[in-house]
Amino acid sequence: MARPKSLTHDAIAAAALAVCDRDGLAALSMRAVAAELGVATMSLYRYVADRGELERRIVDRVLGAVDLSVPAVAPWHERVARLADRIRDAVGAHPETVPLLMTHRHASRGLMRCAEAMLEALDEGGFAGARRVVALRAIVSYVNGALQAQHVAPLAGAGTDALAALSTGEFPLLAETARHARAVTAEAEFRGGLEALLRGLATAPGR
Amino acid sequence: MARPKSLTHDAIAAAALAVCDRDGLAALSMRAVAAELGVATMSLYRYVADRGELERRIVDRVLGAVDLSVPAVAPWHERVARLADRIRDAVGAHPETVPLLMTHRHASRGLMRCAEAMLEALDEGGFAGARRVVALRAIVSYVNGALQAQHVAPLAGAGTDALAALSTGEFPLLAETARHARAVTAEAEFRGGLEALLRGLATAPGR
DNA sequence: CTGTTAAGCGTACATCATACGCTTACTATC
DNA sequence: GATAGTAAGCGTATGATGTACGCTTAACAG
Repeated sequence: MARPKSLTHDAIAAAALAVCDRDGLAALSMRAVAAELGVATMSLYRYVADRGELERRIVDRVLGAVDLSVPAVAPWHERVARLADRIRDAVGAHPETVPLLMTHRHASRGLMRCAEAMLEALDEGGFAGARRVVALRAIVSYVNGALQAQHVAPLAGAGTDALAALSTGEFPLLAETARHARAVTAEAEFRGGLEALLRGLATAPGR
Repeated sequence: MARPKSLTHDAIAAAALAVCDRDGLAALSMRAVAAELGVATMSLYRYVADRGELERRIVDRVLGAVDLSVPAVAPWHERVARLADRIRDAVGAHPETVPLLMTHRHASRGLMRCAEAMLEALDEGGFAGARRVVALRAIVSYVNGALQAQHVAPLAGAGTDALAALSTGEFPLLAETARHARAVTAEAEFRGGLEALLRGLATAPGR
């Protein structure tokens, strides 16, 4: 016995993501999202409590789009790597949202989906108890850090050039290392670190 | 032949950091920092180009305070772990700045100091060329991700409790894993993941 | 047709970063 | 010591932001 809603949470998240993709994260505002939907600014507040919730819904949409259908038959570390690649793909499709992912990932059902899939692989790999906790957190930490590094300071970016340029100086090793950075693709970087982590997780120390 | 400056970049960064520490990152504003220093808001713009530069100086101050004096005689992986612990200490002293670290770390001389120190250890460990690039980036990614995870979603926090509470449901492994999280201290988590990564980096795959 | 209810939204406000240009304090020169 | 030149300091103004508050309106139940 009331006026029906004209928007959905899904449409709002899609509109917000569209604004980010098109105009950048800095352009994300309640006004911009409302305009994108063709409604007044304050109408959004019938659907989200505040800007924070809007951001959380963006994150959830990006992470919810991760394709988790990896073959369950592969060895566990390969499954985890495959899942991480899928996350990388999903985030790569919306690079502007990376800072939001960093801030809001914890309150996201989308991340929980990914975590559960990771845990299935880890479980199969024999991880249990505290060891599984550490493994999951390490993987999530690495993936998050790597995604952010790739977006905010890509190896093939201006920062690397700047480092390589200060050939002599107070950071000799850093400069020399930067000069080798061009030989490393973003994918090799991501995979290399991840696989190292997984190899290390496989070889427990005190057992 | 002009009026001398009454502030220094250092004093500004210190004041900004003080605001963050005392009132939280959300309270960080040009006005708040100016008030902290006892000057007018616009006076700050004689020293920093914009708010972004202010934030970068905060990051630089936090990272510049990292104690890099670790014994050079220890095995390389232990040196790296020690350095990472020092970074963790420095960031832990200013937890409110974590989101800034994530956004601005790349343009920070403070991070370059840390990176150079890490590279010294890696060099000693025989890392060179592209392999050294991958190793450094992986370590930096992990440390960043782990620090952020620790502050935005600590294992000993409400998020873990919430996960553990949804005992039955769509995320059974996640819930069960959360229930084991209390047995893992923040330090064990950080160390566990880092040492796994370093172990994995030590064992190169295709060689 | 009409009344009830929640959706939609116009207005207002506090706060933010910051552009612009005036005022002021210091110092170098005489 | 007086004075002029210069950059520091800052007052004011502008446009953007998130969002509180309460009015308007559309849709459905009766």
